[in-house]
Amino acid sequence: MVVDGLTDETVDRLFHALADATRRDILRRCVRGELSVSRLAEAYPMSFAAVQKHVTVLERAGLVTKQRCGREQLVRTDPDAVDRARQALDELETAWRSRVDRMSGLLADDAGSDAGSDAGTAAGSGDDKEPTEGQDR
Amino acid sequence: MVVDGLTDETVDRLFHALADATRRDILRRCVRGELSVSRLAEAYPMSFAAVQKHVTVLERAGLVTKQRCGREQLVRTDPDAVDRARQALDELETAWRSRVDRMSGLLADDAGSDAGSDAGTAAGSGDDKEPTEGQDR
DNA sequence: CTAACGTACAACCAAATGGTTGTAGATGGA
DNA sequence: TCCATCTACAACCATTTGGTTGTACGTTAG
Repeated sequence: MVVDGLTDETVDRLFHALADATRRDILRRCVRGELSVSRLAEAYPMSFAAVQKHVTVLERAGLVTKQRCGREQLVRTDPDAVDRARQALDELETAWRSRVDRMSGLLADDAGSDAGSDAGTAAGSGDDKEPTEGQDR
Repeated sequence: MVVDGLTDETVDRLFHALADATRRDILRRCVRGELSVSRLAEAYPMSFAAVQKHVTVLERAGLVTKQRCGREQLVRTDPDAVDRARQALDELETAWRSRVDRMSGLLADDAGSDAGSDAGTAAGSGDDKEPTEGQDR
């Protein structure tokens, strides 16, 4: 399932980090990268440590970076990270688009070229399920 | 923070559902909507009940729908759902783009003045910060 | 009718999450 | 120097998650 260099784990961390309103809000705030963690923490009804943990989650997902500045740690959102998330969505869409295309190819059964030669695929007809990437029982 | 009719909870569920490799795989498989839950379950190294739970998570996130067909329950991915996820990402990006724009507006305005003073604008004058709307969880 | 299949759901468990408090190490300012 | 601030991290707790098994129920095939 690795397509764009985005491993499953990477995508897991990405979406998991995005699946929390507080963290999304942190992302919105930190584009200009001038907020320290404690400054950030003032904005939320939770402890400093809690916000620190959220930042860590975002950091491990590659969504923000921290830059030491004196005794402060400035948090900055990485704009490319959102593109990576978008990439993951595109990958999903592409994956099933290809499935649909394969399907309509069978349905159309067009006179064109070697369409008939994939009889092997057609013979399987109902069976488009590969044995699940490696998973076995 | 509700912009496109996408509430925080909706986005939470969306991204949370996407933050699992098994669930993403289910999404890829179910575009054609011809797989029953048990058929699906055969593909994964886990129990039927576990897969059922994954499908439920996807369903509550609006990523798939189930359609009863005899004694089977056919699972179908909703292609629009991915657009909704994309929308959420766009919303994020737009949010901070507007921040950056506001910023460059300031810069353009008075090129000579201290760029550092607006640190106070961002954090200090913080009507900008709602105390984290929603706080679901 | 009966047996097999597909589903739903409850109860249970280990591990991860999201939060808390407390402690300790750097850093900067008086 | 001393003190306040910012950060890091550990320990702890309640809840959620992701998995299991078991049971019950509707539907289809024989």
